[in-house]
Amino acid sequence: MVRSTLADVARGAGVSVASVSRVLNGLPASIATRDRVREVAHSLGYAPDLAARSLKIRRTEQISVVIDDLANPAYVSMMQGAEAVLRDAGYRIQFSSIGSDSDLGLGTALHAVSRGYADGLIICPLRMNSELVETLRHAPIPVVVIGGLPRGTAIDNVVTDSRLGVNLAMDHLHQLGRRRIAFIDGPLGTNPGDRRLEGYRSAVERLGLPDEDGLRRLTTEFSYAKGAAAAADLIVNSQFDALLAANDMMAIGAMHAIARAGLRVPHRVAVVGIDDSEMCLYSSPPLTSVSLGSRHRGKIAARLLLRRLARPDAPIKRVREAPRLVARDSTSARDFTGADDSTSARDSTGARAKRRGQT
Amino acid sequence: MVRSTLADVARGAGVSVASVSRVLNGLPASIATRDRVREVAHSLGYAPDLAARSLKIRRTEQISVVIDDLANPAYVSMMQGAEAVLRDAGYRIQFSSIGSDSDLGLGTALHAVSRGYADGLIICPLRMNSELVETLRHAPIPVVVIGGLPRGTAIDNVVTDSRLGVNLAMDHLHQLGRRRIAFIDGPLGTNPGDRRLEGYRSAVERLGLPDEDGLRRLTTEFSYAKGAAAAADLIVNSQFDALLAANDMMAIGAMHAIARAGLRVPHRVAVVGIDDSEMCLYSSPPLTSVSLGSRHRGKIAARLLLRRLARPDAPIKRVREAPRLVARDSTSARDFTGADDSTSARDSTGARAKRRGQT
DNA sequence: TCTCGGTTCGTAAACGATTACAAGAACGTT
DNA sequence: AACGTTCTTGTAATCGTTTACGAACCGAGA
Repeated sequence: MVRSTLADVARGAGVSVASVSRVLNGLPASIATRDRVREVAHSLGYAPDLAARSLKIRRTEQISVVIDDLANPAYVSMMQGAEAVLRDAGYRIQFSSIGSDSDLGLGTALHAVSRGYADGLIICPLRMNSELVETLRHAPIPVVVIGGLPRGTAIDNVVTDSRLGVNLAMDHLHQLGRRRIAFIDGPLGTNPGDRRLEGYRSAVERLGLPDEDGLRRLTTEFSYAKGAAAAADLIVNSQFDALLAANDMMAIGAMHAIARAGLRVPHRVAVVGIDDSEMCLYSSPPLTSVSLGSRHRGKIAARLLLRRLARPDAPIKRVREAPRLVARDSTSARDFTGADDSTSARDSTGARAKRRGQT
Repeated sequence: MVRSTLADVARGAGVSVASVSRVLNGLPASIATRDRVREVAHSLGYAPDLAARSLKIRRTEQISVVIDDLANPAYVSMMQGAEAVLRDAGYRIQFSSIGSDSDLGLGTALHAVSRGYADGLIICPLRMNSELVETLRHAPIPVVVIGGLPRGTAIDNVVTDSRLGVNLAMDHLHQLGRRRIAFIDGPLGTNPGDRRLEGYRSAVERLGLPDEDGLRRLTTEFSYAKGAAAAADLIVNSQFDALLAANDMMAIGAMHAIARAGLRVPHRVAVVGIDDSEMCLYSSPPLTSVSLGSRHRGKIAARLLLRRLARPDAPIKRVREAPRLVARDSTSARDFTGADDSTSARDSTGARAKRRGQT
């Protein structure tokens, strides 16, 4: 099917292209031409060429959304949130995941953006370095970042307080009587990796918890497998009655490793994840997690972008999304009698199992 | 930062716009102009206006990918697969999820496509009706469908044999000695819903299994919650020693409902899902599932589209992706001693638990 | 009938790139 | 020195819209 143009419609309706354009854009025209043009346009299956339109109106009506990794449900949620808002505002979404091929992906994605196929950009980078900040600052289109930025950077962004989130989790565990709280982090040098470690450190200090290297593990990826491996390692080399992982996938991996080692969750080890993704409901036991409002952050980012598109000189805005602990069975309080020597992860399950009757 | 145009570069380099364009597109030019133009272009931060370029070269270098629902991991996998291939081929991805707001979403998505902002379309519709087929057949750009099409439809597509997939699952359960196999389907009228029910029916007949309405449940959504609710209902009203759900989310919901009812998986009820999404690894027990190669289908779809873009008159092609059973613990054979009256789902767990020692 | 707001419409100039064409430059050959 | 080739370059047309501008038209008031 060959595409017809304004000129075709104009010829068919016996009017000028200007009239056709006006009718199709809802500008005033006589009833007669209006109906005639619409009829012909419809019968010809006319659809405007968006490239030509964009060229003329100086807008693409597209927003570019760049996330790191589609495999991470937190990013998917952000996309969902952003998409809903942007679509309602009449924008299409141009999507890229910059994936693990860090440089290549990011480079092309941003280079491409600066080549002007989008009116705005929403980006949630795993790693935020000064080079990236510069690139974004000089982008020819409005940019909204989901995630932290150096103080004073003139870019709208929406942040969540990962540090606080981690502290909420630690408080929760602490209130449940857990004292030896292990922590599995993702790679340092990434935004979440760094912030979450800071949070853990501050909570350990604030709550007077044991501060041992042996309770901390760094992994190279925020993945199920890395979480499981780190937990397995912790079980062999350390003693802990609770475990916090830097995201839900790692937490669930850790829960499985713990279960495989014959330890029960939450009785013996309470587990908390971060992101409150849907998988928390699906795991067993359901995973307690810190919600960072991914979907909502996606929405807010989209709204910030729309705001800036409408008022390019509006003051720079940073929106905070407060973290929130969502308690589920993986930290349920029942069956835990408090921290003592027998909570060593090396214990056999037998002793703990017997004790269950007491509560 | 204001965008500069070809003319700006031309002025700066003291040459014509044609020369600039040629240099930037790698066409032959003298060393001197080449260097000069590149230098100026770089210092001006020149980037071509893609709208203007598209208008002239009659290509947008964008592919539209339309899926139903980002919340479904199977779709996300498809996107990942497609994205990888398309990006390597130099295309950007314009993404829309048509979501649950069926008509609205689909309508706008497709209408938008026909408005020519993409060179091709990959679509994986949940429901395929004749109206949609017509729309796609008359699309002004090449289309690839992921999913079934009416026989003889002149559209490239990649299909998987859901029916066969269900039969693989049923064979697997049958070989494990399960006889009363319950089935939880998604909504009829959807492609997967219909195909999977057909598969179940044919397997029941082929294997001589009990064919009872009470063993089948239809839900309104392929979701965790619906799966759980349907399973809870089955447990109360029916007796079964195995359960097949139309996708992994439903299967995991069902597993949880089963666990809540005090029945053990797989000992008492073996559970199988469909899609082999990552969550199968994360559930406990890990879920046996039928892989339909979502990611691979995404890749194939992208390749089919690239092929057609290269050769618009190539013969219509339909690629099949074979389903494959991935056995995990939710159907592990140990502990099951065969179907007999005591396998009623109404049994208390006690009897079954005692029996475990025998194997 | 003439004039005067107000509509309605067509002409034509953009928007920023690509590219056919022809002209000019450079060079080798005879 | 004249000619033919090959390279390099600029001019200008073009892609399909949108929209400023002014012409034509219409009915009403004088």
